[in-house]
Amino acid sequence: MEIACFIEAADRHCQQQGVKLTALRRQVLELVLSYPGVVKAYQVLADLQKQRGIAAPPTVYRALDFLVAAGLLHKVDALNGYIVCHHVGCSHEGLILVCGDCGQVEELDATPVLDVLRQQAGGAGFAISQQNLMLTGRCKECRT
Amino acid sequence: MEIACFIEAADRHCQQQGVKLTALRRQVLELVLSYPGVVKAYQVLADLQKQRGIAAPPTVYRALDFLVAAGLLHKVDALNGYIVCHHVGCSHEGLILVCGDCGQVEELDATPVLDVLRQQAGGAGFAISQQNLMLTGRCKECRT
DNA sequence: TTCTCAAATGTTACGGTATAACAAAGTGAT
DNA sequence: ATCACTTTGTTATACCGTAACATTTGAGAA
Repeated sequence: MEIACFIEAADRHCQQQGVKLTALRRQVLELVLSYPGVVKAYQVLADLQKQRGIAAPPTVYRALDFLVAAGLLHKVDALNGYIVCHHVGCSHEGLILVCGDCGQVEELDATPVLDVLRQQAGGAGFAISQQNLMLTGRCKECRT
Repeated sequence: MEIACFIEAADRHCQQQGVKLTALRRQVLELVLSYPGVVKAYQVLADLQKQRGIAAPPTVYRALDFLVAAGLLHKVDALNGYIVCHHVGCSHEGLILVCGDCGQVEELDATPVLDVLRQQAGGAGFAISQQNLMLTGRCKECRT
């Protein structure tokens, strides 16, 4: 059970940061983890409703926001979705590749390329903040 | 009047591509141009309604989609907004810097960095599609 | 010209995404 | 126990985007 392992790591991660991974937040995290790729807020909401009877949008959005802020999830703006961060505790700027066909996600280290970007942007007087790079394309399987 | 000049260039660009910059599309483009930075679809819709009395969402979304497809606008997913492309006719993958404070946008050439990204992603079997890079940070003025 | 077809636009209605605002319940410190 | 604070519940609503079908427009063929 890989999920349990991730949750444990997430727990430690939150403790280190001095924030609380409450029961609700843990539950939402588990739901996101149960999907192989990108998940939408309202899917999570539906799952949550199955598990606890009722739940409203703010409940799930707040939990998702927390998890993103804690670095446990990433938001995929282009798809209005969320994915699990596979580099919790690591360097922590991700290069996130989303397959437009199957929705699968791959996450690489973005530090080298962000260094280059920071330099290029700096030339224009622009200071890039900490963030992930999100790119779409086609994965190995879908490319065949 | 810089707008007129841009519209002219856009016109030529569309003719070259064999697509039509109709009156409506031109009007929408002008409205987007009238803003300094990111514009939202419903802002454009409101402006359009002021100018021609009535207009419904599909009208403006279709025009915006066309303009994005034609390479005259970029969509800023993170903000649900649109910006003018300042590199019409150029290489044409943009590195778009959005200032989180003032909303101003700067657009650089993304080809060099995307080359690097394509190589890195290729190592993971991932084929990145044509697209823009969108980064947030703080611009020169807001940094002082 | 007139017809025809395809592209563009108009119109209605709806579904998906997200947040404001306030109430209630939990948590921890003194 | 009570106070301050964080988290969660609840209601309502605002914002974003598109499906589906009707109508108009324009370019080319008969």
